[in-house]
Amino acid sequence: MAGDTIESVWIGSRKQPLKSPPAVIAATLEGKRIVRVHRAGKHIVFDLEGEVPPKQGARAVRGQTRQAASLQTAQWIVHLGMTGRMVVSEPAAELVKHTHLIAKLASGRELRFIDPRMFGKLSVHAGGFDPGGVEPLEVSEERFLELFRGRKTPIKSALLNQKLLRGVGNIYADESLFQAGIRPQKRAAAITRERLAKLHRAVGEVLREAIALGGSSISDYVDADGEEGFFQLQHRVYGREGEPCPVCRTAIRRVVLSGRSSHYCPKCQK
DNA sequence: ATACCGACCTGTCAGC
DNA sequence: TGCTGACAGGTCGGTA
Repeated sequence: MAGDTIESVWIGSRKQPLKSPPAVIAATLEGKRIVRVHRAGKHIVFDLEGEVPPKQGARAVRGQTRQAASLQTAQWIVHLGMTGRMVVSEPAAELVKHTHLIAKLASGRELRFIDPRMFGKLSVHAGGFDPGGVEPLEVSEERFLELFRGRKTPIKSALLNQKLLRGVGNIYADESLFQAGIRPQKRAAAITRERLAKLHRAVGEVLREAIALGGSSISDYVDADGEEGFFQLQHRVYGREGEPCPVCRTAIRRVVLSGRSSHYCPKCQK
């Protein structure tokens, strides 16, 4: 995407996936060059740059000298929610149901946002978007330990709290806790430093392995090229209730914790 | 401040 | 075949 320019934007009639008004999103994206696409937690971030339009707002202030061709920057933030997909398509590609936004690019390609359940979110920012929390792949062990200090909440809930650690979702929380040998229900504050240090390493290992395999395609997930991931084949506990633990063959259990299914091995995880 | 719980949506699948 | 209910990669706001 980097280097391509958004020429025009079509937005569907459903408003649910939008955090910013559709007209604002369209106006912010159109004519902008995509400088960089990166990720912050679960958010996809498009750094945009464009010329300041010649006529801004309803009225130009009389007598004010306009800056010559200054650059305007903005950020487009995309959160895929549960079933969101951002895919690069040829214009001729079939228009699938639940397509909510199409951005036509100067290269002739299209960037499409598809989301059946509409839990995804699109927004635009002038810049300085703050996703909150720390990156699990960058945080030091010391800072990681601090995140959970004194928290009485179950460790699973703390892992899912995006204000603490950003980017860990239900699958990766369960898989990391299995790898670290910690029960999801265990109170965060009651976990030893050594065990939390192990969790720190486990989160990193699980995420790196998942990323290397292209993510977990359970029903909807595909990457920007429409390719499915394969990490779902490596899930040790997630979605495996009743199946034998890969380590000790004990049946995997499922409990509901703060509204989310949590899977664990009752023997390996204490 | 903190912690559950329903709400937000559509789709799929198991069970009857 | 078709109905119903449970469940699904997430987050938010209300209530206790």
